[in-house]
Amino acid sequence: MAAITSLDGSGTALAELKPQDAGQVVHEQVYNTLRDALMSGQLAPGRALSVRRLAAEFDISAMPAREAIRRLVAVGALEMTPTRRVMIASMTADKLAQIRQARLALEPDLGTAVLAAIGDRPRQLAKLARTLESIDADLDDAIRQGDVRSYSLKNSAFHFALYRASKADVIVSLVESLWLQYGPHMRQIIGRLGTHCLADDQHKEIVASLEARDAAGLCAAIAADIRTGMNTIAAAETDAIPAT
Amino acid sequence: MAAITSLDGSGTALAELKPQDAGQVVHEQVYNTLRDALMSGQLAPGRALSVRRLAAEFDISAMPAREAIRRLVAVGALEMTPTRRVMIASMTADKLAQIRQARLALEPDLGTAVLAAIGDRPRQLAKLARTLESIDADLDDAIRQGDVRSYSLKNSAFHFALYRASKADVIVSLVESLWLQYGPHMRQIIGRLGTHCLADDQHKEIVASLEARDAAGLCAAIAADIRTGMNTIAAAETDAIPAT
DNA sequence: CAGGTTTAATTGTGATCACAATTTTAGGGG
DNA sequence: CCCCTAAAATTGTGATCACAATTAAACCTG
Repeated sequence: MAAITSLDGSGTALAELKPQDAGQVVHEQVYNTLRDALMSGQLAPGRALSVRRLAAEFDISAMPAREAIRRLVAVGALEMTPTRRVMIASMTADKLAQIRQARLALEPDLGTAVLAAIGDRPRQLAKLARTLESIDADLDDAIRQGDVRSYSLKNSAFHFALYRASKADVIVSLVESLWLQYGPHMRQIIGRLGTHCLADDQHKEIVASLEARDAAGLCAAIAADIRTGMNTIAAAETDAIPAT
Repeated sequence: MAAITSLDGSGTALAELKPQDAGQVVHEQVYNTLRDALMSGQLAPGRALSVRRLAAEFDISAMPAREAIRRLVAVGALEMTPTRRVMIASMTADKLAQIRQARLALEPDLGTAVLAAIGDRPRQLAKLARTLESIDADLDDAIRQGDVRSYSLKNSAFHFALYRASKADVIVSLVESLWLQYGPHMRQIIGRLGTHCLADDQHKEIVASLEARDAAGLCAAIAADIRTGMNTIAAAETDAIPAT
């Protein structure tokens, strides 16, 4: 299966997007590829997607493209116009406020769930902490180099590596839906403000609280990370965005 | 389009399920019909769904059935086995705890959002209160008559009439996903315990707090309603359920 | 009558086609 | 140069078919 080449407005890159095809059917590969692209902001808000164009991009038939699009619409990652045209959802201040509220309601508690799921297993906790530190190091590199795409990928990787350790799949799925909804918009904002505006995250505090088994501290650190990040995004005016 | 006739184990009723076909395409009608059936517990956990059987039930081709099923899987209402067979998700204690936690994290705040959305419009508030009272009256009737299906329908109608008044679509969608996930299980529990076990809901307090514009009281009432309802469901042992 | 093996039916997935509707592009008139 | 109309291209939806894999049934053997 090929990859996305010209779905983004700039026509640049994105071709190196390679799905992990292990035992997955075609429509799942398409879904995962698009999900990652949305999560990392590779697709700009307002951009239209069509079944046939997507199928041509991936060099597949229309069926798998249809199923992938349908799934992404169902989780709110893509928007459907009244005339059933599908596009990357554009952001509104109200929607962003809802996403912020829902994230604050769900994600901090996942920290508590992680500590509960790990329980009294120092090895497992240490391994998770090292994984997070490794991702965070890459993330800092991305910030230094101004690599917006790498930043987005590593930031979501950091949070979901933590969240998935909670084994709370139902809640993690809800959170993933939220991230997919604001991913494209976040990318646009960072693209304008630069990655340095997001340099002061709370990831170090998150890892420290995790290692100390400090549930309250972990919740607070996650909440603070959400607040600083979402505030940065919300503060940026939502104007002057070329619709392409 | 026909309706579901034999998807439930008993082979009874369910035929009167009539979708509101206004300007909707076929796969949307199928989706809405299945969604309502799941929300009201017409489909038992563990029951298998197949594209062709569903298509035959509705007297349509496989395509709309596929799309509806795909959508429901995406929102967690249906479960996909490793071999890609689709079935009504069965409940576990852990999943129920997650749903309870997520509901408590999201739904009470919607009460605050409703009051904020209505603002200073007494007419609109009074109209909503009357709508809720009307639904709640039907709900009490259903409880008295032991009509489990009507109870489920009216209970969800009550909550979502309230929630949708908040205009917080993003969050309401998350909540809908949660309800769809425990709907079938709730129905089973009530079917065994009887509707009277759910007679002490907090709906009267919800309406009263709404009319008094008491945001804190509204949040508390919603949270209490969730707690009592979910506790009743969680308290019932999850055993001795005929798989078919 | 029980257990395992083979056969038959069912199923998910992907491909392709037709059709009506929408969108985009041309074209023409002011 | 702009706006409105008409033609062409694109699009979502639904239907149908083929194929491999899984599931259910039948069967036989002991």
